[in-house]
Amino acid sequence: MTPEMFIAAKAAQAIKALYGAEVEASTLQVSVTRKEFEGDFTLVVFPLLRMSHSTPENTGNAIGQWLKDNVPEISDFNCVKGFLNLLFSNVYWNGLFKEITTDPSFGNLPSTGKNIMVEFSSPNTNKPLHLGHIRNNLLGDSVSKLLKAAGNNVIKTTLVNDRGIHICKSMLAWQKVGEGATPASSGKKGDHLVGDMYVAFNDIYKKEVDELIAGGMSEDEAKKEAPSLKEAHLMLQKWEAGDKDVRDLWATMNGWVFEGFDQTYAALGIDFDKVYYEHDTYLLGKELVQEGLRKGVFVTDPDGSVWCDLTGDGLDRKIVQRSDGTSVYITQDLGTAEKRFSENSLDSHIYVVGNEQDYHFQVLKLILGKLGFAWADDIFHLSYGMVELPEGKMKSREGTVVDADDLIQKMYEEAKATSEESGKLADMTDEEKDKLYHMIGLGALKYFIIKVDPKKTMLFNPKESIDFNGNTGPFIQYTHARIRSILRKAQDKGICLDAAGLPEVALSAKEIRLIKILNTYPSKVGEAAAALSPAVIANYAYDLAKEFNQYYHDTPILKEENADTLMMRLVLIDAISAVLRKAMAILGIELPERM
RNA sequence: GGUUCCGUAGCUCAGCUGGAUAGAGCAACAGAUUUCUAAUCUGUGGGUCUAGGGUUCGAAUCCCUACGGGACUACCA
Repeated sequence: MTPEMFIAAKAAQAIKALYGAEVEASTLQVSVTRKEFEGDFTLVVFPLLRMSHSTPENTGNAIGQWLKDNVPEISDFNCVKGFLNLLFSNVYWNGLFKEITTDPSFGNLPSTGKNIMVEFSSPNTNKPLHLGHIRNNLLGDSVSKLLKAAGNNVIKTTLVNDRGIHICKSMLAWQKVGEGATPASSGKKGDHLVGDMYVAFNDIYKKEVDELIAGGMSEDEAKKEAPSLKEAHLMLQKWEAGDKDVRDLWATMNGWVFEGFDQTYAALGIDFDKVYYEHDTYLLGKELVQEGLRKGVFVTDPDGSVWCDLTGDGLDRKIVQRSDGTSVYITQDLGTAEKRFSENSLDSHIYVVGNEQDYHFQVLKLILGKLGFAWADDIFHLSYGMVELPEGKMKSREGTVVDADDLIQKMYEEAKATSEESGKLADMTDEEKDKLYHMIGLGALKYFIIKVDPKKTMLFNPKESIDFNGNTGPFIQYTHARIRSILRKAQDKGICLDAAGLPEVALSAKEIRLIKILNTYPSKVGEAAAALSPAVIANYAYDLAKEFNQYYHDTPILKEENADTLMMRLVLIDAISAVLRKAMAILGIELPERM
């Protein structure tokens, strides 16, 4: 039971004893006392005035007095305006401290038994990953970990967009201007090589369009008539017909891309439980179109195209099948969702996709509901904001796209430079250093992105490197390294941590604050999971680390002469380091032993 | 036209299931190392929480309107 719940329950008893009124404890408002006031927890008394028929001060004082007299854990109180501040006794804090430090599964929420699928990343195979994808990947990965910590079974998945006209464009350009280059021959990472081919196609295409316009054609017509585009369409038809040469090239070039992606995923520390490929799923959903027609959910237009009328829901008409009988993007999404729910007995399915697709998911959910699937309510679009540069959106045409591999490398270099400057790691092997720089650089990058509320558009300034001071990943990593250093020294002195055997000791105000913050960790996990917001965990970890650093600054730990107090402090900081590790693990950030 | 998200310090962001005097970091300035890691800590300055109305004992938080910014509304994916 949390202290808040404890107080609420006791306060309900007080109200019954004093005013004869029955109050549901869960309706009482109890919060941590603001630090300007004296107290541990605060009961808001305003809502109770209709029972006491008295002033806020009198009501607060009466309840406070009753609690002090009848609840041994509550040692004192004061009432400011309508806020009843309650102080817990040292015995109480010792008890809570022991509960936290002796529970090996502290922070892991009880199992919900629910199966949740999280789809994220879902890359195109014609472009290397950039900063926007990094936000997607980090969010998806950390939300998965968060939901797991909150007691769910999580299946991480991705849908690789590996077919379609855009892939044919890259293939065509490779045939025309690629000169047989392979990742091995060119020394380029596969995804970058194919990305270059996609850019090359657009150059060719643009040149052709310009020439056609110069020859007197209208722009719209020129865009349709450019020979390279026609060739790409022809190639797509061949692909769909299963033409061996086209399929072979497609498989080869996709192989290069996947190899490149795998490297980036590995560098980010991200993996998936199930990978779906669009070439396997793009035909799904056609039966659902027929089913929708039978049920009268969809209608056929004179030209044969199939639509769903959503005007009654305040939206537009949505096409679900083209007049030539082929399916559109949403059709396969309908089919894929149906397949996933029926195959995995899912309780919930979360799509981590940028907010430019808000409309799409609104439509998807509506249509699934209209088709009669009860689980339509169990799909969630975790819609995140764009990552913008100071001058606005990233534009490949203007060369402002921040490449994922470059950025990861840059962060590594920054971490290396900062570490070398400090000169603390002279005795480490090169291998250890390399691992550490990667940990710090990646920690800075991940934290920078995850600490922002997912739904907000966020800004990244490539000219200013991501900070290592203040509210950052390395700050928390550094805090952890400091704690571990003390614990190592304690161990060298032959001290064994013994949380269970710790007798009652006097706790300082700072120590009580730290225990309070530690104690809120499980509820933060629950809160963050409910909101699908790892940012909540990031900010929690920062608060805890900051509080520790203040404590560290003015409280000597190893110099403490009283053996019990020394032990209490070691157990306390050990618990802090453990919670920091758990919290940061949810964000996919590792914490070093030293740095 | 419709749908939807956002607007808090010079900058980047917390706080938003209503509670006390709206918080951090960065940047600026002033300090703290014979001491467990200075990637740290302490202090100073910095605010019409876009605006206006409403609900309430109480609103940055909830509701309405306006303004400003973004995204979507393709027989693209």
